[in-house]
Amino acid sequence: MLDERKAAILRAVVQGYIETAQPVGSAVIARAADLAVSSATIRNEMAVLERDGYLTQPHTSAGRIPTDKGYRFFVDSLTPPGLLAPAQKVQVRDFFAKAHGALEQVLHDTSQLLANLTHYAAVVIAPPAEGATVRSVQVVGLGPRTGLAVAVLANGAVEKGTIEFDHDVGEERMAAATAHLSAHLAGMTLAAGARVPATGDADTDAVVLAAGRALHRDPGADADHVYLGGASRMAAAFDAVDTVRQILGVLEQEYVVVGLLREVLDRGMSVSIGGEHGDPPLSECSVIVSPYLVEGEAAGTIGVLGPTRMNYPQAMAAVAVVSQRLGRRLSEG
Amino acid sequence: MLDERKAAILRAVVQGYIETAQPVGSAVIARAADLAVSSATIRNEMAVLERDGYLTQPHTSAGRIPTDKGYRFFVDSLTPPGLLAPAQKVQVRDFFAKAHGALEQVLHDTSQLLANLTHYAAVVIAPPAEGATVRSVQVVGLGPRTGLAVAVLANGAVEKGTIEFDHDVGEERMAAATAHLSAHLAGMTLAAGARVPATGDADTDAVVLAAGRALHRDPGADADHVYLGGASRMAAAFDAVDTVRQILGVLEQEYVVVGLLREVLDRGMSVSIGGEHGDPPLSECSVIVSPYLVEGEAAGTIGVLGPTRMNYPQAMAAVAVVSQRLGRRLSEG
DNA sequence: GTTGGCACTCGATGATACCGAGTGCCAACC
DNA sequence: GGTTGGCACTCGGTATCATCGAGTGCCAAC
Repeated sequence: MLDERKAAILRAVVQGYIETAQPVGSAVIARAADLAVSSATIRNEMAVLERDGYLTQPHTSAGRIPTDKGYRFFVDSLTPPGLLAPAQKVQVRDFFAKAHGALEQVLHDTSQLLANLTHYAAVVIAPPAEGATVRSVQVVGLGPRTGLAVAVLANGAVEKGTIEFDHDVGEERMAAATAHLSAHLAGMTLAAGARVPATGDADTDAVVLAAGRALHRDPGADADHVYLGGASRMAAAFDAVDTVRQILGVLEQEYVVVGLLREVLDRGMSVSIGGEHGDPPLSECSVIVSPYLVEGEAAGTIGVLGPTRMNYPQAMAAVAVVSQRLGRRLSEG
Repeated sequence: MLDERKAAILRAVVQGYIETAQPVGSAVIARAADLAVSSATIRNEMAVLERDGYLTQPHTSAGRIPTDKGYRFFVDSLTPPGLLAPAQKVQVRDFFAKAHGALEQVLHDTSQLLANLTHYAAVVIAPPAEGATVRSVQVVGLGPRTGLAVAVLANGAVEKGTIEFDHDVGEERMAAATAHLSAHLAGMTLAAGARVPATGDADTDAVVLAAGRALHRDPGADADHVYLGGASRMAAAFDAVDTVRQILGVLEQEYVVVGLLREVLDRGMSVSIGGEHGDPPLSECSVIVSPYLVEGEAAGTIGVLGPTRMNYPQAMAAVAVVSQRLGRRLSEG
């Protein structure tokens, strides 16, 4: 464990580096931090912090920058979750006051909001369809052998899936299937679609079955809906153009992002720093995640992805507030 | 007009610059192009091309690079639309053979396909909802005073909009509104939603009216659905990190992209080079657009956005092929 | 344990020279 | 007159070198 003075110095280095993106020297700390000690003492302490793996030097005779371990200590020592600037609080409040529209729209806009608040990339993962009960199901014919199954869930989500038939199906069959599905699925989850009893009419049953399959995704399948906002912010955070390219490439693959957030949460973390998550191209990035609760249950996840030297207190506050308000907004229907 | 030799030299410079991203000198052209002339002659011609605004020099004693006007000539002289590599043809064919699923999914995946084919950013704009007839409408209650109107269109699109009521509305009213809307909207466009006759029951009419409003967007409003694929490709095309940031920032604002494509098409162009379109941050980019036809009518637009020194023949071929196959795919329903 | 002092390191900055790709021009040539 | 080899010239890129200064590590003194 670090004694109080080392901790203060470490915090000062992290804070300084977050602000300036420049290595922090002992003199700056002696001046800024209100430890009444000289720069020489700071130097001695910093040498120890480096030996213990909290700090590193880009080269001899430069200041120190935090290692992942240093950031980790910094983040863990932030017990009060940090506060949002008043203007930002207002921004969040206004946003959720006006956040009407379908689930999709709300989640999309939320990702933008979070990106704007933090100036980093933001991710919002929709609540899984399994959790919500069905309010309405419908089978609609499109072409002679194709149809569309549409379900509206209680949380405002609209799930859809195409159906292909091997022979023509008339409107009456679709209507029959719609009625049958409505009767048996309303109030249940989509997973019940596979267990709808037979009607007795083989053609109708085929439609019902196909619709059930089209709407239901396996819980394991990563068909989660993901909303990514502010990816371009990553370009501002790094100055090596191919770092930017790599990160953006990763962000474009939704399943990687989803996997990343899920993995971080599985480890019970809310902040993952640099190499703590596995992805090599993201080793210069940190992730802040939080589940949001809808009616008391963890529904989806929101997160922020930024450079390791991101402004943790501010970003953590933003994530906390937005996840809380989003959960509340989705709970009230 | 340019004489044949100047044209050949100009084409060679464009081609060389596209391949190497380096200024092209007279010696390279004398060697590569099969004009049986010396580099001195090429130099003389290039001086004229520069005076006429087709070429420019980054600095004295460097080779020439094309101006926008030079690219324009190059593109206009490509009368045969260019061919896709066989492997890519197969890729497109396979893609559309497997492209099932709802409209949304198809369009999203198409943008990815186009980005992969060209290695640039790709945009797909969905057919406007006004054009398609309604196959099914439904009003679903979510909370005590909120509901969701969902319409399935003949082209496979699903339009949705939230409804807010100022007092509680029971399930029966929703059902009545659904039945009424279904009866009067099926086979019509969503615009007809505003002209559905009254039922006689005031509460039901309120729901009907609200649903109509929720589903119908004004043709002028830029509520078009946009799918953007491969934005990270832009990071590979430029080496100035803040150019990348600016371009990505623009791409994130959907309405700018939509406006850009629309403007280009309005001018009757299919290729817009550098400064030809108005956006200053995109002055180092070119855009290739093409409408796609569904049942003979222009429905939506697809496009590719790349650096001005993009591979025009290849990208134009990709856009042409994909727009054609996408139109065909959407026509067959 | 702390501190001022000091030698040392090493990246950043700037000046200088050099190289070479490429040009423009010109006189000669067909 | 168009074409060409020759040649002086330009100028960005690269390498070399010296300098500067921020910052360190260490040590002797407090």
